[in-house]
Amino acid sequence: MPYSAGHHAQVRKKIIQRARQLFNRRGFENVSLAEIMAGASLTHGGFYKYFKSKSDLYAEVLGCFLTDPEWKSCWEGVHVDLSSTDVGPQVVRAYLSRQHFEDVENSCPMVALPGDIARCGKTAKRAFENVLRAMVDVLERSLSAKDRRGHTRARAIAALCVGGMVLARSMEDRTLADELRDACMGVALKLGGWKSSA
Amino acid sequence: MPYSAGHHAQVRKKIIQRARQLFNRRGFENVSLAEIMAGASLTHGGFYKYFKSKSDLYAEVLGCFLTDPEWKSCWEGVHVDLSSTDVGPQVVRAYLSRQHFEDVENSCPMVALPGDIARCGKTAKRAFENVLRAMVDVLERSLSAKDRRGHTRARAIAALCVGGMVLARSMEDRTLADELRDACMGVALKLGGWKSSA
DNA sequence: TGTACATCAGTGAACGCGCGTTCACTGATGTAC
DNA sequence: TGTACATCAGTGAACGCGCGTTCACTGATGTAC
Repeated sequence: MPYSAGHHAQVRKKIIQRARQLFNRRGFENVSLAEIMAGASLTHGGFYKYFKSKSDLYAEVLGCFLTDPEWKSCWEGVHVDLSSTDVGPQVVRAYLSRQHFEDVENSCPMVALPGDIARCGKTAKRAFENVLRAMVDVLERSLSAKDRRGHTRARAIAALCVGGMVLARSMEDRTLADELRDACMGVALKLGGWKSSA
Repeated sequence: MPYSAGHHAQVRKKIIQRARQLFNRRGFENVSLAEIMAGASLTHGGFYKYFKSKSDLYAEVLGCFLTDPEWKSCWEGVHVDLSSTDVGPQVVRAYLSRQHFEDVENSCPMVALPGDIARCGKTAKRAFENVLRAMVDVLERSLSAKDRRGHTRARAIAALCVGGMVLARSMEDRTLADELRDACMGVALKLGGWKSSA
């Protein structure tokens, strides 16, 4: 049994990590296996020792976002303390932060790859459903209104985060992009009751 | 001067129209020139009589959305009367409608192709800035508060529309997708002061 | 009205490139003795 | 400790396909006379 037990898993993880960055930045089609493998210091031929196909890798990249606890690195720069009592406003601020705006490679794929996801198979979509449900849950727990209205609000706040970032990323004018993020952040915090003035 | 004067322009428009549908549905890379030209009952070779390159066509497709008055056909199914006094709620309802959700081909590209746009050149981004500014203006004009707060709110409402649709399209569970649209619509209308209860 | 002609829209074969995938092979690693 | 070996990670040439782009050619159309 040559090569240590964890070697395969370790390299596999490295490939996924690099793939996620590249996919986030350029989408599925514009990234070659050679580039991905180079990120793990390997050549393209070895790819099939780890994955069945490129699509297979893609599904895995999408699926493991946020669901795998190991993958909190995605949110690394985005200091959210999930044990804190006011996670809600923290999530909103982090999601709509300048950092998340700029760090495309480690971005939430809902912002970086929504087109790809919508066109994707069931597996990827279901993974995203789970991610979204988790995000909405976290938001809802921080709301004062615990009724049906809270549920609706939490969903709207999530949409505000995603929509604000999607729009900001699509603008050429940087100032407008910043103002958009600010506007969405303000309204989202207000909606959550985490900020007094609009 | 064989072929009538309008012939070239007419065919060109037909190509753009078909391209927009296909790009919306499958993104840039997954659509071939042959398919696009087939939509205009032509073969692939003739393409270069109309456009310099595939990217060129793409830029044109993105750029002409909503800005060209001819292109209101994009919103055809989405009856919005721009002369009406309460355009705001109409836009919100139309944008987050089941119809817009289902009609991917004639969808707003901000929802169908946000990744592509973010990765695109200045031209496309600037075109989108204009579209967004127009949308925000329309929304703002329908708001009661005409101050700075109105500006912020109008932007948030736009983000709520886009974000709600992006999320809905990424869900596998149809019921959840519908509830998301509903939630965003409700909150957006409330934000605009176009609906009394949340 | 009819005929010759010039123009240019449209055709489809051919080219070239990139890239996903395959495969025979190399060589590094840990094990057995 | 050292040597032979089995395993399998990794290599890189080769294949095949799709597709963007080019190009020489066809043929439909309107004009001139």
